[in-house]
Amino acid sequence: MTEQDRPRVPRGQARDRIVAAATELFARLGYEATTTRQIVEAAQVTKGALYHWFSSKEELLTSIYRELLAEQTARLEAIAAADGPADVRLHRAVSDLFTHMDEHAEPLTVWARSMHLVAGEHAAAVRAERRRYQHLFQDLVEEGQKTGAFRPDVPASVITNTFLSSVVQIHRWFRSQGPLTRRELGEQMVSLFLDGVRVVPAG
Amino acid sequence: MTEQDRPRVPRGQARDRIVAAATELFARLGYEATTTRQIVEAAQVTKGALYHWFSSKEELLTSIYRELLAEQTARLEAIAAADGPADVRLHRAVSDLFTHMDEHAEPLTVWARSMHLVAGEHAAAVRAERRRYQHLFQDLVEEGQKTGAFRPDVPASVITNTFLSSVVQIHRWFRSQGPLTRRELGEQMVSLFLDGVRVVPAG
DNA sequence: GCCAACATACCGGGCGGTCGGTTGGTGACC
DNA sequence: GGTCACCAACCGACCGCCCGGTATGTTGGC
Repeated sequence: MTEQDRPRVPRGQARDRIVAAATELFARLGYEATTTRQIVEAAQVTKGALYHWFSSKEELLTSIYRELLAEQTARLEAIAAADGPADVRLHRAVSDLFTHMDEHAEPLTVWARSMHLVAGEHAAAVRAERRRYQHLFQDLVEEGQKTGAFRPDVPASVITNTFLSSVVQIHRWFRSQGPLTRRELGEQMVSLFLDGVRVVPAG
Repeated sequence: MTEQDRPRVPRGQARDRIVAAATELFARLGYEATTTRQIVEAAQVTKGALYHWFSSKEELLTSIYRELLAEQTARLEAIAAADGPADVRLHRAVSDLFTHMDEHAEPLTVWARSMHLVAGEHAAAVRAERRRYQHLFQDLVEEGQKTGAFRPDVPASVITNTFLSSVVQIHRWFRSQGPLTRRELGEQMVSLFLDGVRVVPAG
């Protein structure tokens, strides 16, 4: 009827709004429990816009992963390629990871909760990127083992997986309203990771 | 036609078969991606049996959790209440946890993947039990901190959550066909947890 | 005027859940 | 020790809803 029957979203914003809304909903409700209708409603667009930019709901999920992973991998790559001893670079990488998490808590939650649902052709690409990230991290650990900074009796893969697992799960218990900031928590977890909880190491 | 048109499942086995089939399917495909039809087909019963024993698909999921949690909590309770220094009991508790995981890898996978989907009235009960388990563990850590066995500069809640997170995530990367047994992995993770990865602790 | 960039109405399928019916073990009773 | 009523335990056809996805129309900037 009138020119502002409803406040329309300006052209060119639809894709970003869809990704933002989907990220928030996936993080809060989980991928499977979120419907495409909820997404377009939250983004204040229509299904036409969603399926104009994404070929399926799964591709929308995948694109959230890839964006996050690409950024994380690039950061880790830069730090790993820098100069200095391996343990220092590892410490720097972990600190940076927590900084990054501070800014991208939601997509990380999506990742942690729904990663295993990506299947088919999408899965291969995502898993490849994920392995690339994991290997960058693991290489740093191995380098630290070779130079004598880290203990050699536990495989680097076990060390890497153990640490990254505890990081990925932070969203399940950490509340930003709590006494700690995510950055402070990061420092404590790095310290735990490096030195453990025991005061006097067993001789 | 004949008396064995199809091999019927004997009476009284239906509930167990449903739980077993649901556990396997939930662990492999995820809760949301598993349909009630797949469950009853795998269990070789019908939907009548499923909804005779469970009021909903969600209650079936919840019952898997509660069974697992109840057993784990009972084990931890027994170990925590025993004699001996806190750090020894903690070590014992963790070793026992890995032994238990060895026997119940599937329901633990279900737990790790689909815990966040439990909502409504079911959620309260499950979360309460989960908190009870967590507190038992955390109390051991705090006791160790008071007796001087564990470092006091990191909150016991952070220590507990960090460690339990890495344990819960094991199913994502550990393959029982690999070089390590789950028991051996457990020992390595306990060692990492206690002493960290650094060879020479910072002065 | 033409093609992205959307909007809107619509669809087939499969999902969780239901409901009236059947079966078989169990115990009370003679 | 036969039989018979009874009620869990279980069967299976069925339902309505809502989901992901589509087909066609509309708009606006270059």
